[in-house]
Amino acid sequence: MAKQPGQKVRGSETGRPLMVLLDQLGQRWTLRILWELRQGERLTFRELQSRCERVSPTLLNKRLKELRELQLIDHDAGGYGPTPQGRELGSIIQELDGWSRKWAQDL
Amino acid sequence: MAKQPGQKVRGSETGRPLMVLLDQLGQRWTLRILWELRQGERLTFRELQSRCERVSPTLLNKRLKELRELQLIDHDAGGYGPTPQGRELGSIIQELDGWSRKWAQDL
DNA sequence: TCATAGCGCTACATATTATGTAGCGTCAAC
DNA sequence: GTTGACGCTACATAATATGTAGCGCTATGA
Repeated sequence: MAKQPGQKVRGSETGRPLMVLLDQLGQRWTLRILWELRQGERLTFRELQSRCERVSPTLLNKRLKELRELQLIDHDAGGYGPTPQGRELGSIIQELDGWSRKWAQDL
Repeated sequence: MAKQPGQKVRGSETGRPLMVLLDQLGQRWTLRILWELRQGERLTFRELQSRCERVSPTLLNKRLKELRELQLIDHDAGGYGPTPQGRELGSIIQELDGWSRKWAQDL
């Protein structure tokens, strides 16, 4: 379902990992899901649904499947949580929080 | 046209800057445009079009307008380029490149 | 002067994605 | 054996993105 590094995506024929990543992050809710799971806390499907206001279960499930295929999150009895790689990516996303506060002040 | 910090977006009633940012970055081509402009190089509309394979001019223009409203890019006779804030954001996006290479190796 | 070429962009029909709501099958507790 | 919460699916509708044609402008050059 999800495009893997090496495969063609929107805007790139080469499958360059960055382009595959940007393609995935540019789809609705992907960034938000990674944000909610960034700390390693495990959340159930319904917990994720309520943290992401107005996400439809259809799409949430689609994104969760994609992120699992990309090995950024995993799923067990405790719910969904990040893989080690997902946590690293989460820490980059974390930087956006600090940046966005400064940005909002300057606007 | 673009949602500003303080305004409601998908998934957040509060207007928290991070949520506004994630909403914008989660729309097609936003991340890619910021990536192409990250170094400060100025690109014309048509140069951007050819770097972003298959982006439609309709949507490219929409995104460029939004990014200008958010003061992440600007436009002059030399073309489009990042604002100082846009460059800072670009440097965070830059980190994704290194991360994505490691990720692709491990997959 | 008046074609030619490149520019930023718009129009619009079509295709792809996302939303909202209802509810199914499973399991565990009461 | 009903109740409630779980993970999820179905499906109609709405919002977004794509692809292609081409417009109005400016600069160059014949």
